[in-house]
Amino acid sequence: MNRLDASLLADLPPFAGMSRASLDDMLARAASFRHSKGTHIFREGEEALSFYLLLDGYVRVIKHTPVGEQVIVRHIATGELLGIAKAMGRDTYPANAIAAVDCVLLAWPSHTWEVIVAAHPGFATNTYAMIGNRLIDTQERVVEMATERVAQRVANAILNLARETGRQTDEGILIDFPISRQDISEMTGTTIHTVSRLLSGWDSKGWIKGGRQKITLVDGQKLTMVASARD
Amino acid sequence: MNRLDASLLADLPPFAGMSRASLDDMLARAASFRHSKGTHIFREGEEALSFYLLLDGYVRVIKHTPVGEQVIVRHIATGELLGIAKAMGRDTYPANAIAAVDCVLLAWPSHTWEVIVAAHPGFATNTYAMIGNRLIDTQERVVEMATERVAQRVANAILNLARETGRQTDEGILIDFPISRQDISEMTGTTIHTVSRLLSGWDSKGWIKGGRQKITLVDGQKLTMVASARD
DNA sequence: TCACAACGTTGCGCTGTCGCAACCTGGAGA
DNA sequence: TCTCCAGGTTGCGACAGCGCAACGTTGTGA
Repeated sequence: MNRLDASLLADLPPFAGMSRASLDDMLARAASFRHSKGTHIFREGEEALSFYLLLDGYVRVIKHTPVGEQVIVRHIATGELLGIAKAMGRDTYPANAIAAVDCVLLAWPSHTWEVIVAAHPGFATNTYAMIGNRLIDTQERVVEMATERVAQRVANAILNLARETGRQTDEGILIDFPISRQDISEMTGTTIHTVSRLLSGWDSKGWIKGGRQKITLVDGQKLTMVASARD
Repeated sequence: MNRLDASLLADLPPFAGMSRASLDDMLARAASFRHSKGTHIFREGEEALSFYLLLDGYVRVIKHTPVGEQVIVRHIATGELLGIAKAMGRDTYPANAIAAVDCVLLAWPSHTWEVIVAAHPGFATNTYAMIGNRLIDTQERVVEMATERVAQRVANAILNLARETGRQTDEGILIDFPISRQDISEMTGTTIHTVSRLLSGWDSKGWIKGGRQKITLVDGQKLTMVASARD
């Protein structure tokens, strides 16, 4: 029932190196869904019935602490996989996934994971490599949290977002989805207030351009200096 | 040339569910090594020529920051794999591995990874599941670093070490390898001084028993309370 | 168009943690 | 046995960042 063409997938990293026939087969097994902004795609602890490819939009992966705080563990950009619990030998999702904007997803039933992996070894390899990369990213983030101060972490978060999802505008590189001060604080382990103070400061220096749920990176050089400042 | 028997591997998680013949085959492909305390097993950025199984001992995985600080990313206990860069689609090691005590390791050449995975799908599945678990652990650690204070993180670190590697003694659960205050500080993103202050405090309350490169958990209950204290 | 709610800003006092410095202490090697 | 030194302890002053509180601003839905 899909009106989707295999060429849609061909250029995405998870499907790199796969034959047209393979892509067609994978597409035939998938169903597409829409999730409107703010809705849960899956929840932590829930049985992992599907794994997903984000065809369009932006997704936040969030974990909650026992006392109710929340931390943004990662962002998923267009073309990435999410919810691949089966690939990690789990049958529940380890975190929550929330659409940061209206999203379009492809979903495969988790119970087809073994079949798909067997039929498409290239896809399996790509997926495992992606999990490895996420592990390394996350370890890097632990190092960052352990050794850097708040200003550096916030600067890094903005630089990463701009690099991964930035869209060039006439003012600079705009982070291409709604992102609040609170989101930044939940990514960097600080408070809204401190983020606000930092961004105001950088804004008045002309290094960034703030706005309601909007950040434009104007002077990446300067921010990079903040991010790597020894003190 | 190995005097090692397949029964050595049979009970280890990475080899769970594998046939005796498979274990023999894997063992035949491996070489065993010793690393004395404090020596590098591999270094960050180095070409990943081998992947390892830790047969005996204890290994620290460490990352360095550009300014020379170091962070202990994880501990590897007896029976776990390490250096499996190939499983993550990499050909260099992403971190340093250092023997925390004298260690015995099995090593497989990385270029045999594909052959081994093809021949022993159970091993592959176990390995990918382990990487998934490490990813989830590491994400949990990011959440911890983002939301908890130093005392809670240090308490958690000690509880985890005691659980994973503790040996029951008449005083309590002894962490079974040399661990300094500095090590704890590098695990929790704080300073030696703060760790020392905390441990002294808990020692004088009788919750733990400190010593030179030695920590014994006496009252896990109390430490758990510290770890989860809202404030 | 208006009102409300979500988002953002800013001031101020407090404190957890750091950084430095000085000083113990126990074990290994000469 | 003595010496040396890595590891550990403790006091004190400094300050980054938090928590609270009050207020401004922007967009959305009735």
